[in-house]
Amino acid sequence: MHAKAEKRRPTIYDIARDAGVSPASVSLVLNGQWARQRISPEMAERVEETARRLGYRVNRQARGLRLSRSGLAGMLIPHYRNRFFAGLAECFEEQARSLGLCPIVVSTQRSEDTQSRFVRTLLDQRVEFLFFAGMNDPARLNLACRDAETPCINLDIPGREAPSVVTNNRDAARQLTSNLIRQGGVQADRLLFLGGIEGEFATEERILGFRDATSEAVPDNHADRILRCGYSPESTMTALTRVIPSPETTPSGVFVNSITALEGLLQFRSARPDLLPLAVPIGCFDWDPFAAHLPGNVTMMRQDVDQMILAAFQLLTEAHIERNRVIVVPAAFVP
Amino acid sequence: MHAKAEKRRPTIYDIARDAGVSPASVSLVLNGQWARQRISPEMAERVEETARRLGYRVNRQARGLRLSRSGLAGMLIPHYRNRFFAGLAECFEEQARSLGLCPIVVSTQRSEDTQSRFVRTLLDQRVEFLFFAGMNDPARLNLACRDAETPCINLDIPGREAPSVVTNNRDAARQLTSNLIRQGGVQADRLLFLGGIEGEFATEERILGFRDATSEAVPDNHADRILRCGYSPESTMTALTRVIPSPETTPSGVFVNSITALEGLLQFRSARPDLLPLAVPIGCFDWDPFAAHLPGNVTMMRQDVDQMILAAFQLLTEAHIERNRVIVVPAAFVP
DNA sequence: CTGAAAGCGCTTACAG
DNA sequence: CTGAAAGCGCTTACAG
Repeated sequence: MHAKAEKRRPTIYDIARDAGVSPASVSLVLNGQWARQRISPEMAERVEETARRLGYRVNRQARGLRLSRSGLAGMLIPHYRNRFFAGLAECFEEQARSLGLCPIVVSTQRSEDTQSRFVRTLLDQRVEFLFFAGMNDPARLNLACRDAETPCINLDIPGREAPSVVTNNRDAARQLTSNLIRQGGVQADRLLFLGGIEGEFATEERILGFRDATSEAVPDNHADRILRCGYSPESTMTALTRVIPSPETTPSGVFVNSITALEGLLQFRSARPDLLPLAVPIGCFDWDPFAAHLPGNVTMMRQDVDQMILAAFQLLTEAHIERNRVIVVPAAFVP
Repeated sequence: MHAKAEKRRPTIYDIARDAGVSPASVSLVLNGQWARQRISPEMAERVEETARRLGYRVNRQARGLRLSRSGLAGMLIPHYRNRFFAGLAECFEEQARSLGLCPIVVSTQRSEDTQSRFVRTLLDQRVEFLFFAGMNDPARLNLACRDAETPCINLDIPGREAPSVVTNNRDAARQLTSNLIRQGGVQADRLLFLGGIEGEFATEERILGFRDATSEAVPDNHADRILRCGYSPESTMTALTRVIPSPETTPSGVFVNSITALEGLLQFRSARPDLLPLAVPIGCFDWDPFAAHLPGNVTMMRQDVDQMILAAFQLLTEAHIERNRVIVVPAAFVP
């Protein structure tokens, strides 16, 4: 019969009245501050008991307003659909949780608009810090954080305006490429580089590493084919159709810049096994558990998400970080 | 020389002073309420301009406290490492965003402790509603929400204490199994069901569908082998080693209950192609873009994450939902 | 050892 | 058309 739908949740005032003490004391007790030369153990116990009985839960908005501290930690990623970003998200959540913070991960689907809207929203929520993973041009976001006096770190793609944590793209790409060359019979000047975006940090670094390896094997090599055909399977498929029109143009090995590009490559290979036989070795700068079971010869480079997140949290604790500090984390070769 | 590190962010009081109006008017203007028979357009413009100039950003904690409305929408999922949960997370974010809410997705790694801690934290943040996706026993979480008068919906696994959205597991499993049987030469009584957990909703439903199909094909079939060996590749590997010791025990087809179990199956197949040849057809109740490119004969059942999320948001808008209302969304067969 | 009071930044019913 | 005031729920320096 208590038709009152609006039964307010209990506050410290309710506890105070019920336990016969002041709201201030309730606050102290509930925050475990009572031992600090205040409040008798009996009263503390009474307050605790009353809080339990009433089912009290702190209002974090009120606490956050008072302390100007939200207990929220944010990270932006492009999406969750590959193991790299999924791994970053999960490690981030674990670390944030271990610091007593509530993690907020949001995917932006690479939309600039969504990116800046979320950054503003999260800053308005007074998040304690923000990580930007895989954001193509993080400078604007970094500056928004500086305005709000909120620390931020870039992951995977560095920015001038905040410290960054990246993978050793160039070295790892060279290693992956060398392995492609080493696989008997591969001619370094007939290798193909596939995927990524012109001017994008990781793509360009990896192309440097790719060329390090090819020009080491074939000093006067100028015949390498670089296809920055983006990240979607479809565009990869299209690019391959254009660049491998006949068996004479079949590459001796393919460096694939992302797992999505690998998807496109596989589609092409299924459709045209005559142009891209199973024997052609593939080196993928990304990792996926299924790729290991694919037919043919696939090796992978796996980025170390744990170390990257750890390094980012580490950076956060340092008192004065130079804005353009960059930490490089090595990736692992997966045969 | 403005060494003052503590340069407070501007508030509506700063704007009020600067624009020569009252804080109340500033609030009205900034919330677009001014047209509502109040405040002159000139003043509104002046306030807007001042806010821009000062770089004003609302403090959402204060607003949330005042309105007891956080603008936050939460979802719990076990992890991000497969396309199903990744897809749910992304659809959820998109829908929440389109409603002007800030999505908070957290992964719990199937830890009960993490689950309840997060639910409490999010309720303490006064999230507007909560989705529980893939939580094995959501009843406790649902009750916590009811206590806090916060709406919630279960996804993928239903619960008695809140409305739910699930896949047509039984029908879809029957369809997937029938297809396995149809693939020339498969004997229904030598099929194997692999993965999942005893007593878990989706697993048991799918087993029912699996048996629907096998007993239809072989009416007096009692020889089916059901292996609820969990979700990890390792445990799947172990189970297979035990149940397929010799070529005579090779199944005529395998129903795989999750993408992680498929991973384990592939490991086994790589290690022992004599016991599990490529020819044995596989039906996987989960979807992954790479699985389509695996060698052998793999079909998949893809859950419709968009429809599931849409249905869940739809449920939220209904005034009086019965607690145990369940919406069933069909999955799509991927040949 | 404990309480009264101020204040975090916002919104809205109310009075003018 | 506009402002003064109360209040959301909490914390903490201060006075006793």
